[in-house]
Amino acid sequence: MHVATDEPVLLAPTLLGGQSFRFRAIGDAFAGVVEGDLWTLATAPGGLAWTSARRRGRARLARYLGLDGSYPAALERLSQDPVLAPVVARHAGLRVLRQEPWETLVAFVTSANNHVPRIEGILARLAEAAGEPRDDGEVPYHAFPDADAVARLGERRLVSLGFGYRAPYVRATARAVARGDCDLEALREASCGEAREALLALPGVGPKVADCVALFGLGHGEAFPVDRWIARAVADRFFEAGEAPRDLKAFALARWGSDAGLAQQFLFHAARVEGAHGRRAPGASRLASSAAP
DNA sequence: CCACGGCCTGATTC
DNA sequence: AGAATCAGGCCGT
Repeated sequence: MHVATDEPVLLAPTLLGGQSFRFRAIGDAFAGVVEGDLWTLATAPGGLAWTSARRRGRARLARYLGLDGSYPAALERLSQDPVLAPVVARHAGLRVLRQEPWETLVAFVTSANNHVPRIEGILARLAEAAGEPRDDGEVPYHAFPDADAVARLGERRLVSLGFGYRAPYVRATARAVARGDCDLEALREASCGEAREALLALPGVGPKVADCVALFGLGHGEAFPVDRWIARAVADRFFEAGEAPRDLKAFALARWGSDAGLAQQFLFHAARVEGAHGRRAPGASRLASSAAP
């Protein structure tokens, strides 16, 4: 199937850049499980080529990637920022995904003090252990397990899947969501601040994780997750040494408003591939050295 | 309110 | 080779 779009879409940094953890590159295409179905995506002339067993896949894909026509205007607004403009120009097509809230919540509780490749492995094993098996194409796969299924696994099993010391957090959070103590769907309609506060009440969810869930899972575009990369990128790009404010979220909201989340994604991606301050990003040397015998 | 140490785990680094 | 270091933080003190 094919979806036409004249909007820029950069699949690789969008799907593999640390927002979602269940996509992998297969040649020039990307395969991943979204909303319980296996998808393959690739850039194609005039748009995207995609496959999925799901009916009405085009609409779901458009929603997931945010192909609603609003992106060019957002790029235009961010490009008014003289500091951000060159970053936006270099990576136009990088998008904020609209993922399922529950999966996003588990993923980012898992992300705390952790590496992306390890997060991917943990979530893959979780899906295999507790997610509904599917076999509607060439390769079988597993849907992401719902909160009840995760809670049922138990703490020890979660540890064995690799969650480590986060296992009790994941289980307690799963229980809270499964019982309805935390209604994630309702938080989509709530304000970003209300959503953030509700998420912060969950074990294993601090400020950074709450903002990631608000942004990537609940569609709150003003959420501005501050991690060490963003803290350094903002300090380096927008302030003289030692003059960065304590509250970077307030800075971001004042500067970019409801585009703060997208701005964050550009800054994060730029920091990782370009390195902050012109320094090489970790991984650059690894790739170089691993090429040698 | 704020600063600080500890933490599963495993890939990478030294 | 075997020991540190580090990773998109969070929690408890």
